[in-house]
Amino acid sequence: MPGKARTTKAKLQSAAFRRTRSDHSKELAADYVELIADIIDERGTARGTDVALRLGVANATVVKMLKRLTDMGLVTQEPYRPIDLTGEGWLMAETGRKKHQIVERFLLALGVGEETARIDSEGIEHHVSDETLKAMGRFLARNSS
Amino acid sequence: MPGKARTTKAKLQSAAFRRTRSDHSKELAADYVELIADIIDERGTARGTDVALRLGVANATVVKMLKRLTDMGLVTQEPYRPIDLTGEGWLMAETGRKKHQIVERFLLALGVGEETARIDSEGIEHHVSDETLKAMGRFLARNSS
DNA sequence: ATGAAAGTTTAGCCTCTGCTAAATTTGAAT
DNA sequence: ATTCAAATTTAGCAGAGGCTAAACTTTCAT
Ligand SMILES: [Mn+2]
Ligand SMILES: [Mn+2]
Ligand SMILES: [Mn+2]
Ligand SMILES: [Mn+2]
Repeated sequence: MPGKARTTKAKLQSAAFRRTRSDHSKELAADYVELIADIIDERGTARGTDVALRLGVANATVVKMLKRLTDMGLVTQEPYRPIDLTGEGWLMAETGRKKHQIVERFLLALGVGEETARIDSEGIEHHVSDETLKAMGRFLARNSS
Repeated sequence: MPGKARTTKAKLQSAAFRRTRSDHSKELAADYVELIADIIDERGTARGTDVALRLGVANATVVKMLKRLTDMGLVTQEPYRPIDLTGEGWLMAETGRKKHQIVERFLLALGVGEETARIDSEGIEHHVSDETLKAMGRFLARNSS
């Protein structure tokens, strides 16, 4: 392969890896706000303990992350009080929920079992571009009972 | 929701998040090994610079990671020399390539454009369970020209 | 054969995301 | 009102995965 083509290939490939790293840097915030929104809708308020239990991490980990989310303008909280989302947080949660739902329902429609669809969609959702999400939506429209 | 059901829900959900975290901890090794195999097949030998250029990271980052991969028994190298894979490394690369190919071809068959399929598959591949991979394979068998 | 370019390594720094153990605050039952 | 359990926070630690700058080795052209 000549030198020019080699460079082009490297550029194309590195773009994909960069996108994946970028997806990962946004992933945790998305999962936290979506989870907090779910807990608030289910139980009225969200406590740190609920979040830790559902994520499968330690309380202290949640405390530290909530601080970061507060700095990002997604979460509000007073010391020793339950957590709430900002307007921006609710927006992000709603976007995340819609995307997550499409990915999970798509896997189900593809013939995957419920547990697997639930588990796989939790990771896949963060790497699905708008274009792919639309393709999944079309598939659902064609193949939904 | 009664207390028992609440605990059950937390267990189910935390299992999904744990799986995603576990997927991420294996992801980088898989990408490195697959990439090194590709470069060796294309160019005869793989140098650190090639890897860094295609991943879009600094040389020093690659050096450090190669040390870890060597400790994991996936890579062999002598100082200032090109990189090679161990038998285990080649096996992992082959498994990864097959999976990656199925995911990328699946996205194409779903109607996604080439560039998007290339980019999205780079992240999605690591979160696809065997069951989902099989479902994608069935879809390809049904919908391939 | 030697000097410059290309590639590799080291050193030192950073952030993110996890953990445990100990301290603190809140809330509820007695 | 007191006490005690649950929840929260703080403090301190660790490893993964990035970076730049400087030092070192190899390769290649003259
Ligand atoms: Mn997720
Ligand atoms: Mn791959
Ligand atoms: Mn990948
Ligand atoms: Mn991922």
